[in-house]
Amino acid sequence: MYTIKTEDFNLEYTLDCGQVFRWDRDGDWWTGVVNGAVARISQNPETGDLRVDSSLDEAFFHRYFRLDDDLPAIFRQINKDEHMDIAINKYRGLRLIRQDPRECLISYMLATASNIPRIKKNISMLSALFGEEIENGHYSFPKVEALASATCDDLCECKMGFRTARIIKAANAVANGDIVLDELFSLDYGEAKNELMKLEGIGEKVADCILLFAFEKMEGFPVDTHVEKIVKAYYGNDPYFEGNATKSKIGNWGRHYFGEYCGYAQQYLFYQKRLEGLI
DNA sequence: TGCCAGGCGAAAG
DNA sequence: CTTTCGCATGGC
Repeated sequence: MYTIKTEDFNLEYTLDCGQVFRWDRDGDWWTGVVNGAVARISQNPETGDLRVDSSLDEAFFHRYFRLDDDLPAIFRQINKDEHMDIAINKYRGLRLIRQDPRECLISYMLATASNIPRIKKNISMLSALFGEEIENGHYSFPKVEALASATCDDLCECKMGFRTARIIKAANAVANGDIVLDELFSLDYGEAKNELMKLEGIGEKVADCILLFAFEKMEGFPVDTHVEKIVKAYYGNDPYFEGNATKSKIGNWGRHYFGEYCGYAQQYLFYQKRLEGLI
């Protein structure tokens, strides 16, 4: 057990906002499986200090929770209007998380046309069946090799529906080197997005999630059904849309309007919509 | 019960 | 180019 000092970090918002699917809260403590290890974390609401019980060290969580991001500087860039001002003040401390690329890829392919409780259940089942048991009842996220050698029948217990075949194909593409994920880090946003979208089951939205959450592409602006509704409600009259705010236009608008850190803006809007609906 | 879900891709207009 | 549908299943 050890302590991590933090500033401008809110554990609850960061783990609850819907970007990660393997953390659960029990009272003051969050328990999750990350990087093949179990971790338990709580936050002192007065000081912001984290208490951490895990074999993973402080450096790992510093990187995982993006404590290197200068949040006030990011806020100054994305705080373009009263909507964002309200969201970032209310949910201040929500940080993006640096996810494992392979886990993020599979998780967001699985998230298409689903909902967060169901996604969490699917991933939990997938890990129990194809991951490794770390502690009693806690399983690591499956390696792509384990998913690549599975069949649709093997995966039927996970109830992933039409997503099952796509995930097996993508796992094969990663496992046999048809796509080399680590190379995406050195590509720019547009190039990396094109590479991801070559995989069946990855369109603009899923690609943006993966790029934002796992590949350091902060200009990812995922436009799902919630963000589409928010932007139409708050910003639909912006002349940029010429009266027709399609999903693809909304993504480009978000990058243009919020700038370099639009991915942070998207996540604050998304979380606010989930908790409060349209205001 | 029926609608919709952190969508995508093929088909049709 | 834009719009419409089917997909497989469960949460609400």
